Amino acid sequence: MSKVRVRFTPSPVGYLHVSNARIALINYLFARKHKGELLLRIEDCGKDRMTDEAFEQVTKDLRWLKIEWEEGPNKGGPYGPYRQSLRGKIYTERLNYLIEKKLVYPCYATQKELEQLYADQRQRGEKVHYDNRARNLSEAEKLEYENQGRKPVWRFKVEPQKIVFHDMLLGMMTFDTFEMNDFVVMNADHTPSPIFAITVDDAQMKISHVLWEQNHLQHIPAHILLFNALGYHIPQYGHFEMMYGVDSQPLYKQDLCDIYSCSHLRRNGFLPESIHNYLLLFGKDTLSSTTHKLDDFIEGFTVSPSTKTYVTFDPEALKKINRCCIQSADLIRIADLTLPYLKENKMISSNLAQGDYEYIIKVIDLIRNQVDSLAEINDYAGIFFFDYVALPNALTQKLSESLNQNILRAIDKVLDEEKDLVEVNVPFDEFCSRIVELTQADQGMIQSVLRWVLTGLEHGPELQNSTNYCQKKK
RNA sequence: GACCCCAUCGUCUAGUCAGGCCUAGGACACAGGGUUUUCAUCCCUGCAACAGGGGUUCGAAUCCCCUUGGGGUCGCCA
Repeated sequence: MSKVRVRFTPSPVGYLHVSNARIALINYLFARKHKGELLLRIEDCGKDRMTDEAFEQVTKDLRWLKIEWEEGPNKGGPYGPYRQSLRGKIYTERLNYLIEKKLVYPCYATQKELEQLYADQRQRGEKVHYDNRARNLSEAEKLEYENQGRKPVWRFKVEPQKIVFHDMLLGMMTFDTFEMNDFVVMNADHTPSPIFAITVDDAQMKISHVLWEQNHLQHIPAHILLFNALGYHIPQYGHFEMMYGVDSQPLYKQDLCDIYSCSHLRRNGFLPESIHNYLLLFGKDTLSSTTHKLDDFIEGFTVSPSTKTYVTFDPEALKKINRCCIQSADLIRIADLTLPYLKENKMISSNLAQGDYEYIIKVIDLIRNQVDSLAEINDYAGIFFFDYVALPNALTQKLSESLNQNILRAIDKVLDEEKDLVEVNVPFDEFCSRIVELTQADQGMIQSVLRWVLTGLEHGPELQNSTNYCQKKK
């Protein structure tokens, strides 16, 4: 087998959602497994150009996911540039080759004329398709159109034939070009059609395997016709399941929805290894029982056959994995990643003394068993950094119930009796037993009441260790 | 509309290509129990599914057909 070279092609919009991340991970692991190369290519041959900002965003997300690539924009490589918008010359040159070989022809039909055609076809219930009307224009007709000032698109002549290829997931695939129309390779504004650009790039960049989502599947016959016409080797294809959101819509169609985006997940305190484990193991028995490092996936990575068309992103499952990852990760790392959240919420100042840092680590160690994400640490951290807490209405109401009132009175009484000792710590369990004596109430109930009063929260970390901060009364 | 694809516990899924190892496995959620003098975490147990209808076969979640439901593709879009 020739050298494995795969590519990841982020969209010009610039943010990575989990579906993109999955494809990027797959390509990365495939490259590593086969000692090959991964390259990054920006597909912005259309009207959307990728801004520097968007590019920064994508590379930031990829690096966060620990995905490294050998060639790409800002990195270079032997087959650049790696941005389609900068490769105009190459496409023109390849187009001229096709023109010489008479494999393409100019079509002068206007948008309006074609829309009419498609509308009629739709009305008759036919497949909407270009009718190859310009295939046999005479030189005189072409000249006349030119004189009218019309700019042509260039279309590829599709001859009737069967196209057969082997897909790494789907197996043998057979297409009949009878179903296809003469597709556009070069637009009137002289930008290449995506199919043409991708084919030329994949060939010229010596891509050996194309691993992407199934929404590209129907275009493969056109790609193969072009590879053949241009005299290139056809790469191996692997079409993965598309990833859907919880609303049963494919993620790649949800431009506006960023709850699936990697940067959103990062900002909300998800760890990259959670994303890895989720995206690479969902549905597997091993998911959430153990957490792997990205490198652990390399050796066992295989592209195995699958006839599924979609998988669904499950935010709840990801949360659960993130919880496991936070609990098993190195404490110092978790603390460092959590500091920005605490700073943002003014729980700590930007300049930390060494003692503060040690205190914070203890606090985070206490809390991290409770949370699904680093951002959630905030929800429990307040009491450790603020002097007073607000009591929500719901809790005030609960406290007003008679049993809880009894407990509160008992707490007050014990506190009064121990007034002198309050500044020194009354041992927590002794404190509790005395209230049990006074109220005959359930231990759990007492601790719940204490928690409410002390923290203003219904749930929280282990209370005993939190009670060094027991000076507050309601 | 035409063409193609898919359908498993409440949810996400394994198993389908190579029919028997499936009285259908896992995770989340839910319920019960246990540990922790505590809510929770953690551990154990339980609940719960092959979309419907026909075939083929000794045997079907698995192969074939129909119905229903979902999705993809069909532009000078990307």
